[in-house]
Amino acid sequence: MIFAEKLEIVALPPFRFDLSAEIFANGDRQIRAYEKGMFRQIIRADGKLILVTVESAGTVDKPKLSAEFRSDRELTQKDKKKAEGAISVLFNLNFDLAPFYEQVKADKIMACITQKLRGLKSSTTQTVFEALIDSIVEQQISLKVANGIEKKLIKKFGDTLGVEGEVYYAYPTPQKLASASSEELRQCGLSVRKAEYLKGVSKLVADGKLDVEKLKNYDSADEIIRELDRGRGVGVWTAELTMLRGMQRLETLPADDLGLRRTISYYYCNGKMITPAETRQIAKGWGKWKGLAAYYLVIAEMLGTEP
DNA sequence: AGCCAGGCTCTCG
DNA sequence: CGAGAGCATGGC
Repeated sequence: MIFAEKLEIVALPPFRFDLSAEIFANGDRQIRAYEKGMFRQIIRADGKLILVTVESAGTVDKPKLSAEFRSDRELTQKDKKKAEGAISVLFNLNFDLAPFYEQVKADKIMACITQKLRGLKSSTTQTVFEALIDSIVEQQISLKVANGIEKKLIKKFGDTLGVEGEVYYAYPTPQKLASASSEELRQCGLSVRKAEYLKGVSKLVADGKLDVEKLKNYDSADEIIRELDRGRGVGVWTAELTMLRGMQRLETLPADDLGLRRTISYYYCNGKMITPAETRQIAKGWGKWKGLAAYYLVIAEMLGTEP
């Protein structure tokens, strides 16, 4: 028996749902997909798994989002509120892009790119934990390889919900990853060492010794990095990526990131590889939205936008 | 074939 | 301390 509910979702314009959702999806229909204008993934609300489907009938300036919830358990009013809030977090729906666009006006390159991608919002994982684990997985290896490993992890350790003949996976809980054997983790394609990192961090979180979700409320970025750094296998780069993708901390600039430096070089320096210091210099004009600006650049490159 | 890929830790001098 | 090795796996 499947319980279904439908409701309208408010989004602060401008918001380009199609592009934002397509980028956030990972192409796996059982995990996080964007197909035929519909975004779909499992979210958790008080232990209940809910399959969420989001679509937009509106425009960039008048987005009209609606969501459908499906679960194998009846959803209370509270569950629905929680799910609604989760969607808002996923897509950064209440985030106001206007001040960012205003800030980068003086930067010709960024002004041009923000115009082309107007309404694009960077997405956030439902939990900080998810962003943290993914960031560890992505250390040093190509994104393609990392993506494959992440999918294997989710399918091996994630809880499932069956809806209309299809099985969907939720992101694994800290408890599940903490109790995974290193052998199982290795089977997902992780190195011996990274498997240890994942287990160690998951155990810290599962045991309540490191409340990563709470870090969202911290004011100081340095303090967040210090806290995350307590986990073995977590350095500045990993912490910064976690902040960007899991905490909506869009001021974060991962200046050491190889891929990002390449992208900035492409748009700002004719492809001549820049140093982290030069990266910070160029990012000065992006104000409080350095990470968001970097995101725009990466997406622009992905879409084949010329410098 | 071999080297590198959106890092991090450990070891050694 | 700073430098260097080692890591899994896919793509070039």
